[in-house]
Amino acid sequence: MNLKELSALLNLSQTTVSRALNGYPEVSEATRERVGKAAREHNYIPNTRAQGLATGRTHAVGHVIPLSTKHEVVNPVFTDFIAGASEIYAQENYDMHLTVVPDTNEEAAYRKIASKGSVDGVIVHGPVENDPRINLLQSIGMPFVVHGRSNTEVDQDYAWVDMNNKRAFERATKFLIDLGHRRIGLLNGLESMDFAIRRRAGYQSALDAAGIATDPSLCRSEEMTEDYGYESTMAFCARDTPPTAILASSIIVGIGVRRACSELNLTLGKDLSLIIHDDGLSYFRNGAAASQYTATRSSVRQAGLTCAELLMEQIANPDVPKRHVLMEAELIIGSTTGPAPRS
Amino acid sequence: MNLKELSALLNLSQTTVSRALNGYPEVSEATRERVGKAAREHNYIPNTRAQGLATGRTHAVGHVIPLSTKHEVVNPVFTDFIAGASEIYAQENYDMHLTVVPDTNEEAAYRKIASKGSVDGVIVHGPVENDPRINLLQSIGMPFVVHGRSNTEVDQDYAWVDMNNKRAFERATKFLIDLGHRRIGLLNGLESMDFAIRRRAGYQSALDAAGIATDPSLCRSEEMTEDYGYESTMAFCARDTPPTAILASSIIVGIGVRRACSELNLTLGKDLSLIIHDDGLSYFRNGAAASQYTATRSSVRQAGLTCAELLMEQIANPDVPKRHVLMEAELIIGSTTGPAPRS
DNA sequence: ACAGGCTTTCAAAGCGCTTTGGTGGATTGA
DNA sequence: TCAATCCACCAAAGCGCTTTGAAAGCCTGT
Repeated sequence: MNLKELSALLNLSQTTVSRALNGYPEVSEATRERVGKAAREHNYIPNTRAQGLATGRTHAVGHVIPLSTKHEVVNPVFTDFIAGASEIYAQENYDMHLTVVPDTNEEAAYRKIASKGSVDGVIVHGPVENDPRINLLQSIGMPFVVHGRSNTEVDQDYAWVDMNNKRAFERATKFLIDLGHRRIGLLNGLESMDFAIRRRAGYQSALDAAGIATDPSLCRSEEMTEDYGYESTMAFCARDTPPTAILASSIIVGIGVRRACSELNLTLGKDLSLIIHDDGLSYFRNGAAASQYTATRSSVRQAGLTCAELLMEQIANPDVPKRHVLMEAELIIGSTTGPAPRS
Repeated sequence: MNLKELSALLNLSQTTVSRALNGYPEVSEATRERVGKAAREHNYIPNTRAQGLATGRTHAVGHVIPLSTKHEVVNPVFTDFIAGASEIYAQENYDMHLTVVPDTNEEAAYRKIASKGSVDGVIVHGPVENDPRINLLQSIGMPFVVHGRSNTEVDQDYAWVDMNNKRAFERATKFLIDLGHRRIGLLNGLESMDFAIRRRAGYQSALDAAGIATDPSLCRSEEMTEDYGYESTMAFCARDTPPTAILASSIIVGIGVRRACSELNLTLGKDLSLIIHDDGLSYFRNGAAASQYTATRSSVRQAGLTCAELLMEQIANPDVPKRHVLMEAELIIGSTTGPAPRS
């Protein structure tokens, strides 16, 4: 069922039917209702492509999700992020286009998306230091929102939604220091990523403030897998002077730490303290009642929702000033932290 | 840059340029090259929407991923599935449209997608018993591939890619029985799902073959979260006669089981045996060397890839007979299983 | 009764592409 | 030499929609 057929059926012109359905004023209430009823009855839904061609608006947004080529890994936070964003898209009747791209040629992917003209805007995932995509999109003139930030020159004005990574890790580190810990391991994400850089800065700054020298051999930076948590903990604990506490950049890394501990017969919160960053992944609810991990928590799902909102806003009105949303993480006290054991 | 501009630039008609780019024979090699070069230089990429309108082919496929309304949860296996499928889509130059839909009105979502006409085919995720979507899509005439199966009447001929869930769980259960276990807990996924039904059937059949009566209180069925594994294990172990082995439907559930064990000071593989099903999630590589979990393994990423292949095939040639791919899971022996402790 | 102003409707152009149905000119065969 | 054939190209229609510009019908007020 298309417009032509529907209007023939109603003995009206395509113009009138189209306007009736799109809420234009120059249509009498009587015919508007008649049209609406017929459309519903015949299950008429306008063809998106044609609509897009005619209006120049696609009613779709793109997400390019990077595939870590080194480990052939897709970060599981995307599911929750996307679930959040989808809520908004569903509301606004937008489609979501997904492209999974090896992180080696993301730029080409964005360029392609832009020239294909199949989306009205994009969400930029996983920004790195001085991320070239920001300049690219800006020069192309495609609306975008960054999930995270990039330390590109200050004059770059772009919309972003980020968690206060620095503050979160600063607080977590300080919390451990206050408990008496001096040797604190950091299992960070890949430090090419902006978020990881900020987290490290937070960690650093808390140590500096307490006058503790940082031991570079206690800081690791890797793709945030379970195995990474496990292997690192095993390596740490094999040292003469193992750390008494660990800061893990994701719950998944934390799970690896836990596995190592149980293998080494170390009790978390007693022999070794652990703070994780908790993205609020739906399959890993870090229980509120028996709050298992001490954690800095910030919902990635909420971030997805907010990103989508900002993007919709920008598409609707490109001249509106770019908004920035900085979410603060809560510090949740669980059972994996405790006073530093006496050495 | 669009066709019109490009052809004006080359002093050729749109027809010729279009044909040159699409590899039609009625164009001289010389002009074909000239056109190709110009297209590359000016970064010309045909507008997908216009192309779609003209051809009736959208060069896009849809994935509808169900959001469990009960727990507001999106299954993390989707990231890996989608990473696999994307490989094919990238190859074939297809777009992927994602819709996240509350599992309560999935049918409406499919109907809408179909009438919007924005995709050439869809992948059906998470089939349930007698899944209505299969009939729906068949009657609409939209090409589709099911990830999993549904026990709809036999005459329904549709393409699917599934893991041999029954066989996998039958083997796992038998493996435990052979180790002397008699009380085996089952932490299954939601038994409205087809895969969970088959897994249970496999479990059942192995017990029956060994002449062991099934204890319904040892069988649980829930959304496969970490918490579910934890809570269930705690509950199991609080019984007078706890199970000596557990079968968990995903690695995430298994992680919960492990957490409970470490809390209860039980050693996996000695005090309690555990077999998980391992989808090969990239963030949870179940290490080969120090294979941590005994597991039935089947790569969901590979499944995604195969689904995409079948779908491409079907879109290209709708009359080709529907293909079925049944993947066998490997049984990987890890360190979480051992002989049943003497009671 | 009629100019002027609304309201409601319509025909047709255009979005960027593919495809049908040509056409003009070079090549071939008799 | 002329018709037949083929090659390389083109103009225009059409995909399903929106939107511009115009027109028909209906009130007003004088």
